[in-house]
Amino acid sequence: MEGISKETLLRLPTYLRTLKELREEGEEYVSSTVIANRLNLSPIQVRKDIAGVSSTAGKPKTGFNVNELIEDMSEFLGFNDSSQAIIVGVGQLGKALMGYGNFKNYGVEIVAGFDTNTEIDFAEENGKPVYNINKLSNIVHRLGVHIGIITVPKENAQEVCDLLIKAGIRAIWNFAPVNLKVPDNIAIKNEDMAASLAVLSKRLSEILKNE
Amino acid sequence: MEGISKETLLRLPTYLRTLKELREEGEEYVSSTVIANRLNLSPIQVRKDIAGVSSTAGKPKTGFNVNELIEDMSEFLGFNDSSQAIIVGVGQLGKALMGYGNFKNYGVEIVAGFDTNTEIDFAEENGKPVYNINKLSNIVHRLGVHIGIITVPKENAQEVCDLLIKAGIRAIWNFAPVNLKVPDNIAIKNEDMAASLAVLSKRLSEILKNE
DNA sequence: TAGATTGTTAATCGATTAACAATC
DNA sequence: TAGATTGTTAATCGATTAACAATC
Repeated sequence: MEGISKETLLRLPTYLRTLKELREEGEEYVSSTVIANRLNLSPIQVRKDIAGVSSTAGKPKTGFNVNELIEDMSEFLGFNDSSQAIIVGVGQLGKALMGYGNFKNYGVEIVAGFDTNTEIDFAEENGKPVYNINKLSNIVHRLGVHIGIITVPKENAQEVCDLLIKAGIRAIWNFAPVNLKVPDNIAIKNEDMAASLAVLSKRLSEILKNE
Repeated sequence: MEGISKETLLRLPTYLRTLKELREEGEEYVSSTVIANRLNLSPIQVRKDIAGVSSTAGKPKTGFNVNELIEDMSEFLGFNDSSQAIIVGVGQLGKALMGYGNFKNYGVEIVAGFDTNTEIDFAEENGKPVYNINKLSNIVHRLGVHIGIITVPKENAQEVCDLLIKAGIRAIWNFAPVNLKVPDNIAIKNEDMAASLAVLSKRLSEILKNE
């Protein structure tokens, strides 16, 4: 199995989604053209992307087995074996993420929240425990959690980030609008709303210009 | 002014953020190397990206004027003239976005929310009005809003999307995990949590493998 | 069999990086 | 002046697309 490109990796989850839709619709086999049409991509690109992750070949004339493809992609993306995550910052966004049912489809389960503002040592949100931040290290170690989600104000984000790493977290998903510094052996993904809005607002201004 | 690349566009907001940090720290001039170091990029790339959007040249030996660069980038990204947005789906995520103070830095202001679940015709959330969805078309027209944000369950997302377009919305920011179909003259940006998690989880598994 | 669709190699396109002259 | 830093042209790298043989 070859290494796949960064771009391919970003497309895989949308393939997975489309394949699940197709299965829902009762399709057992699907051609690259059908997938491509749903996603505004080219069939060639879809085939090449699939080739990078699938264990079995597609059949000429029939296409790809939907179930097998779903299985292969989920496996490749690590969405099969669910990993636990904790979240720091139980404000509005934190609560929203704790209640977001879709993460289980992506192999992630938020098992606890942490916050400074809890005078009490323990609260509950969306059926999940919320602890005082001073319990962080303790609980992360005990549960062996690898993923930490940051939803604190940007002023505290770096500090929380350092804390998470010290507690043993290896992957950080950051929703605060700052560029966090982490060592090379820590995975970091910034959920960058500004970047999304830049793309959207640029496209919008082009559209408005052409009318 | 040349057209800039898609990749450059995605980097611009992080430059802007870094420049604002630098201004905060009292810097009047900055070199491409300093910016590059903060963002783990190469100075050459930073210079090329800047060249695509800035109106004035940098000075050899001194670097770029921080304020001018901030101005040029904000202008280029359309973050200066604030555009109004409405949001459909005032659940946990919708509420979180309505209360998110940072959007004003990106030239976006959420002016109203819509939901089906309001038996009453009018409510309030984070100091902003929340109307019944049947008021959508009316209010979008009246305010001349161009941007619509979708935070409804995925089952209703396409339906809401169609509704927004019919009401005159030209740019859609979609948080529901579905691939929405829109005509060519509508800007769409899917905020794809699954793609982010794919990247993060892949990096994590590499890290865990190497130890 | 004929036709549709796959998988792969080669060609093209676009973005990054290297090299270097210009200049404050 | 010497040294640091810019801006740009050319070289490299990586990803997409085109072409086409293989095959069900």
